[in-house]
Amino acid sequence: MSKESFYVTTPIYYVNDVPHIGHAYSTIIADALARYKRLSGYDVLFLTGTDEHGQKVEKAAREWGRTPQEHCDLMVGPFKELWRKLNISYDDFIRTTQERHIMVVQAIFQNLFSQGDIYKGFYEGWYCIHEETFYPESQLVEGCCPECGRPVEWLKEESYYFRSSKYQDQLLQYIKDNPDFIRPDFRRNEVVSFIKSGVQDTSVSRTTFKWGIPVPFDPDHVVYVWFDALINYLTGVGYLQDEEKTAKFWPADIHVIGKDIIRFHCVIWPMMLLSLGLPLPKQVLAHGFWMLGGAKMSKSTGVVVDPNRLIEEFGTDSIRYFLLREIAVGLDGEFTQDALIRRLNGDLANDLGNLVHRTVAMVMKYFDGEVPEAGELGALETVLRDETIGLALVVDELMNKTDIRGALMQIWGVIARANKYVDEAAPWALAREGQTEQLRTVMHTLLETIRVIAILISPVMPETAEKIWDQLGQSNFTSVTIEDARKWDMLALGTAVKKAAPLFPRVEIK
RNA sequence: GGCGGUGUAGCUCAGAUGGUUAGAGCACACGGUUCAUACCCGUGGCGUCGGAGGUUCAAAUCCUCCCACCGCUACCA
Repeated sequence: MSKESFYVTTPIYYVNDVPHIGHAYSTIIADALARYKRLSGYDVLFLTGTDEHGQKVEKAAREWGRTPQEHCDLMVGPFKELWRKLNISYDDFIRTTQERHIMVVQAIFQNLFSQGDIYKGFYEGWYCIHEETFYPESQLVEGCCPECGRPVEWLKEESYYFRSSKYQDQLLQYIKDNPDFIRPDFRRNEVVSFIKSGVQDTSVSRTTFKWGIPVPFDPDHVVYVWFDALINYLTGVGYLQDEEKTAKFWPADIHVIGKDIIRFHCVIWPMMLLSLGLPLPKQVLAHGFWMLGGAKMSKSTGVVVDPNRLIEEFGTDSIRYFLLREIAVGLDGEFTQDALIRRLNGDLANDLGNLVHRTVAMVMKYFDGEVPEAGELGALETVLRDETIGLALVVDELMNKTDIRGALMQIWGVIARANKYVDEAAPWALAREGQTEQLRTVMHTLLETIRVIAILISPVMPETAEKIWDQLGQSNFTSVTIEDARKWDMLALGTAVKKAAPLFPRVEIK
């Protein structure tokens, strides 16, 4: 009996970059989805990694006086370190310089060549000798190299081509038959109109530099980085290495990507898979960018937000929550510290943090911290209970549509209800009047509600969820499942809740 | 240029198939409460629904034109 599987990926990040909030965003989305599916009982494979080939890496390594491999080994560190700080639960971390990957890329290249989908031709374009790079016409600055300003010349280079043109119709059909393949849907329309305008064959090898995977039958060529990089998704499921694993996890359920690489994931990659006779991924989820003062974040413009600094200042879960709650996946968002602090103070400190804190404080005060048994539920309790145990279903529907933001909004709806319930039930009045039975019921209802909330926020805020679990005096959070969020009266009675520091300290706005 | 999209309260946005006084959150003001992280609960103001025409008993919602902004329009990761 094998459990249902779920395979989610992030882009593999180019090692020439230092990780910024954009990288973190893709990875956090994938992590939340992966965690949610694990909670739901799926066998999950969550893959991330680094893209390490290409001319830019070769050049940077040379400038640092390192070999390209040494350079990559160094540059991969900050990514792994950031993922550790962000609590990213990846199952595998792939590097395109790993032997397992090189083997797969070469085999695939050979394969497609043998079947005639890769052929030798010529790549023509504007070439800058100094930068050793081809530039598309659109990038030239007054007919000169956009990097160094020197004149460019028209050059013809031998290159292998992938016969992508052959798969246009098949791909269009697939997109038509699978409306969820490209999300959000306005991206799907863009891709469709792009394909309809005609897809040319794609150059998939280079001869102007060396740092890449050698074309197996023609050592003058290295495999073009995108062809190389996309294949990581197959290497990661053990393609050509582990048949069972491949069968279990391929096709991928979701490739999480940024909107800048839609073309590669929604056109070239599926065409490569069609050529290989493999099923296509079920979904490519393209998210938007975080902007700073209206400008796109990028290393070259120096417009970046360093996630490490943010984590130190505001905490991992706050950042995770903000990124996933503030904007709907697919749209761009403005990253400002003010907005972050508003979410932190409002949603996290005032609503969630305070709910937990005030509840635990009352249990301490009225019952010496012991989780009380409920008496008969009144109308108020019944309403809150029903809404709470119905929440998991609503959340499930939204999470399956990858609407993480919507799910969070629903959860916060119940948090608001619970805070209101405290006011309505007025436990302090019950305590004053000595209505102990009633008071037990109220506190029990609140604790149960918080228990469910802890479970449901755990994919987005794993650390906070565990802290709450601990404060509720419960143990074994790792064995909790989504089913537990649909049941009531699951708290071990008589265990001791623990008063702790507020989950989210308010941040003063300066 | 071509194709597509957006323009609704100070801010971020909801508002199938046209139909009672256009909504939410945040922010703001006032009131209540005291268990709690000066928190929570309640109440309130504010909008020529980008502009102009049109269809209709009735339009934010349909049509036409205009204005503004955005995305895509092939090889940089």
